[in-house]
Amino acid sequence: MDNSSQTLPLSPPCHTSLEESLPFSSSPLQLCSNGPISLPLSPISFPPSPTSLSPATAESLQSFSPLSHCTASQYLEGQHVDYLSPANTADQDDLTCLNWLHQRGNLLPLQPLPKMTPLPQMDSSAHCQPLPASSKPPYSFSSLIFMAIEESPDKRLPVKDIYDWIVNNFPYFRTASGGWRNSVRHNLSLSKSFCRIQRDKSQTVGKGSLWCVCPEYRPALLEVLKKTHSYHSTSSNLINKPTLLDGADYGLPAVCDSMDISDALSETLLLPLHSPQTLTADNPTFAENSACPLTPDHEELVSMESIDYQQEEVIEDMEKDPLSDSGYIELHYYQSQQYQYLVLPGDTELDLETVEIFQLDAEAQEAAGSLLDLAGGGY
DNA sequence: GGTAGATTAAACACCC
DNA sequence: GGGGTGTTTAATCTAC
Repeated sequence: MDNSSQTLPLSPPCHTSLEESLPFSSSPLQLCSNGPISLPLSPISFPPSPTSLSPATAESLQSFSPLSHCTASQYLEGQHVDYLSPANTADQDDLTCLNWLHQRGNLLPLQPLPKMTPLPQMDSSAHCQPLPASSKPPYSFSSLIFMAIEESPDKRLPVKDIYDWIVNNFPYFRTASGGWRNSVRHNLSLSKSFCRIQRDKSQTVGKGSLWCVCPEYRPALLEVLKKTHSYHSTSSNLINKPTLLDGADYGLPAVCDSMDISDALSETLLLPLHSPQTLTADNPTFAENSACPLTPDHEELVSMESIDYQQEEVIEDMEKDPLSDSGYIELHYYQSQQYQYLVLPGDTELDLETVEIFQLDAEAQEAAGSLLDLAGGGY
């Protein structure tokens, strides 16, 4: 049996004093029970594992949502959803379909909800096999450049910073010969996906130009990245970094804003662990200003049912997720009937004690729609 | 086997 | 002049 996923029920009912303050607090899940939905999902924020944070950062992350911690073991002691039946594998080739990540077999079916089965025990020592630093990332240079630029606050980087990002995120390149830098430059010059911006003449620091992602090519780059991840990832080791899918700061609409999610009750998000960005009512559109860090406002949050988590029950996975080195975490959640589910890939280094799940008010939901569209690749 | 894309290497020019 | 950057070309590899 493939045990690469765990599914956690995120809600039902919100057990929080904040419940009444939210627009859909009575039963947010009903939003998706019928017909079109503007955003039937509750964005999830995954603060970094405390082990990967400075104490101050970890403390600050813990502090903003005292009610919303969602841990797993309490649930795992009882029930979980087995999504791993072959029958649950989506048979979709359409890249605009949200199922693109579900084809890997470790993800959830859209619906209906599979039966609950006990989560098998696992050997905690068997997971989290680090990818050797000598392993070359599965991503093309274009994807690496794309990720580097997308993670930058201004969505533009000098080539040197692109080097640095790659080195920092992919240990392989620390020891690789210098030829890859040539390849990076080669890609930047040759690929239409990237465009050069002259530095401000008044800027005395730095050399060369700034590089950014051409907005019209961003969807294609995203798709390549998804495909690469989908192909190589069999389960996720949840680690580090940035959100690629949070919409670019191009002053343009989100590239994937046309996806119809009305019949897709599951989503996949790539979210950062080290610098969580969470939609709030005050800051509903970090896609519009991704350079602005968003501090989740717990006043806007509704806690989910809290469940303990036993790390030993994290499921072993035989293959390391390339995303773990890319700095992305992969989340999947969906809802069916009155329950929401979070699917955590197995082999995770994510400290589930810190998982926080948010439900947003209507405005934030709407804003999150573009994020989810991006995540779903619907364009 | 053909093709396209990606990778790698190299050469060269430009600029600070 | 040295080093970083940007461009171009060519060879090779790989996937489809």
